[in-house]
Amino acid sequence: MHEKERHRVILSAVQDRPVATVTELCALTGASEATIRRDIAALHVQKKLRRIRGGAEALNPNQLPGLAGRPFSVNETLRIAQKRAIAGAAVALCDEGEPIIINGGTTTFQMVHPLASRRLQIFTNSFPIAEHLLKNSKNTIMLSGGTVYREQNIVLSPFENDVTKNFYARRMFIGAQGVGPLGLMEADPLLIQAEQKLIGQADELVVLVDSSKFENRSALVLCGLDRVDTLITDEGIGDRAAAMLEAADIRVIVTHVNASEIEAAS
Amino acid sequence: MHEKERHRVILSAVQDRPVATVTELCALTGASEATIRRDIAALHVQKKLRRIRGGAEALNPNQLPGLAGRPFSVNETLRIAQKRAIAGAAVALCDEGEPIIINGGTTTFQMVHPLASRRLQIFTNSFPIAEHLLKNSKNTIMLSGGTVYREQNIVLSPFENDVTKNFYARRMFIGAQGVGPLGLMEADPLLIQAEQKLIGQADELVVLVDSSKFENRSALVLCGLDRVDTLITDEGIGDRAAAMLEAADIRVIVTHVNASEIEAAS
DNA sequence: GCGCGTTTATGATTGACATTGATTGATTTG
DNA sequence: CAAATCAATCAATGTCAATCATAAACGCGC
Repeated sequence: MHEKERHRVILSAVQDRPVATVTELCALTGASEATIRRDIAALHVQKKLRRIRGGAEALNPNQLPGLAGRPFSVNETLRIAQKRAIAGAAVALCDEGEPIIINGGTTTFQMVHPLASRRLQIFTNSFPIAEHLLKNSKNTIMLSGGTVYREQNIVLSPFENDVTKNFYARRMFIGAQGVGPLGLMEADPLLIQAEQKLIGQADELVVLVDSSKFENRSALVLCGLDRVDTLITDEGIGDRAAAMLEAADIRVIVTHVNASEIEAAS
Repeated sequence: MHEKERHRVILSAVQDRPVATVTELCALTGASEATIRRDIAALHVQKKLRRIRGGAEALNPNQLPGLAGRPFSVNETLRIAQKRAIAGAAVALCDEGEPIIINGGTTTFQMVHPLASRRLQIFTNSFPIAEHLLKNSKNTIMLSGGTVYREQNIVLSPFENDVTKNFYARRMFIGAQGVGPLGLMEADPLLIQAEQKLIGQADELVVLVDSSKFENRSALVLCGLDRVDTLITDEGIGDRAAAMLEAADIRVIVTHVNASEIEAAS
C-alpha cells in the first residue's frame, strides 16, 4: 500500500471514530507502527488531524461541546442585542395557543427566551430550539424527523413523506443569510433544503434579519420577496433596503435597541 | 480503552446523572480506580466537569427537573446496575457502522454510555437518547418526527407517513414493562403506538428487560414472543421464565452484576 | 535497455518516557 | 471507630523518537 493510500485510510478512520489508535491503524493498513507514526506526524503538520498519545483524533470542529452548550458555532455572540429584540418582536406577533413554525438559525433561536413564558404549538426543525423549549417552557413541541446534522443543528429527512407536510401553521418564522432584490439567500444547501420543506406550510411567512443582512449576498436563493409577508429587522436598515421591501409589499417591523441592552448581551 | 475514549465515556456518564462515582466509572470503562481518578483530575482542570469526593459531577448547574437532568420520572435509580449491564451486553452485539434502532425507555437509555465510544447509525424515537448521543458521541443520529411527549420522553407522529418507514436496521432494541406468555407488555398506550411503528423495521428484535419484569403484567400487549429474537436480562431470571423463553425459541443472554457495581449504582 | 550509485520509503531495534494498576498508608465521612 | 475515599509510590506495560538496515524507486550516463 502506498503512502497516499495509507493517508486516505487513516483520515477516513479518524473521521469515523473519535480516536484511532496506532495499533488499530496498523491492522487497517498492514504497515508497521513506525510508518503509521510517520504518517500521523505528517498529517499532523498538514493539519489534517491531531496527533495524540496512542494514535490520532479528528481535528474538525465536530468536537464534543458542539451542541446546545453553545448552540451554533460561529457568529453566535454577534449582534445578540439586535437579534434578541427582533426575536422578541416576532414572538409578540403570536397569540396564545397558536400553531407556529420556527426554522432553525441563530436569529430564530433567540425566540426561545420570550417563548419561555408562552404556551404555543411549535413545530421546528432545529434540535437546539426543541431542546431548549422542552426544558424551559410548557409549549407543545413538534419536531421534524430525520438525520440530525450537527453542524447546521437541524433535523432533516431526505424523504418527501415526513411529518412536515402534516403541520400547518398560522405563521412561519425564518432567518436568512442575506436579503436582496432576488429574495432570501442562504449559504448552506442543507439549510435551503430544510427551509423549502417548511415554506408553504404556513399562512404568513415572517423573516427575521438584522440590518446587516441587507448587505450580504449568498450563492443560493431560497425564495423571492413576493413570498415574504412580514420582515422584522433593527433600526440599522438603510433607505434603499426599506424601499425595496416596500416595493415588494412587505410589512416591515423595525425594532429598537438601547445601549444598555447591547451591553447586557455581550 | 484509550485516554480520550475514557474521557468521552466519563463525560457521557456525568451528563446523564449529575453525579457519577469512581467505582461506577470503573465498571463502565474497565479501567482501574487510579486511572479514573487521574482522568477525573485531568477533566477537572480542563473544566469539563467538577471533581467531588467519590467521583465527579456535571459542571453546568443542571436544568429544570423534568427532562435530561433526570431523564425519566420514576424508577430511574432502581436496578440501575442491572440495566447498565444489560445495556452493555446489548451494545456489545453491534458492529461498528451498523444501523440500529433504539426505542425509548429507561433500560435502553443506559445504552448511551457504552455507545459513547462507538460509531453507529442510530435511529431512535427518544429525545433524551438523541440529545445525549449528539452531545457525547460521534454516532450518526436519526430521530423520528412528531410531537415530543414530555412524560414518556418520546417523539411520536400521529401519521402513517413518517421517516420511520424509511429506516431499516440490523437490530432493534426495545424495553418492556412486562414479559409473559402473551408476549411483551407495556402500560402506556402511547409507548405501544411508538413501538409498533418501529417494530418490523429491523431484522432482529432484541428485548432488554431486567429479571423483575418477568413478574410484571400490564394491560397492553405489544407483540407476541414469536416476534422476539433475542432477550437480554440479568441473572435473577427464574426457571419458569427461562423455560418460557426457551419454548419460544428466543436466544437469551444473561448478564452478571457484582456487588460493588450494585453498590455504585445506588 | 542496462548497470550503478543515490534517494526514498519502510520495518525493526533500542532506550527513554508516559501511562496504568496495585499496594500502602493517610484522610475524610458518617 | 469503621468504612470509604484519596494520594503517593513503584513495578509493569505501552508508547514514543531516534537510529540503522533493507529494499524499492529513481536518475543518469552509456
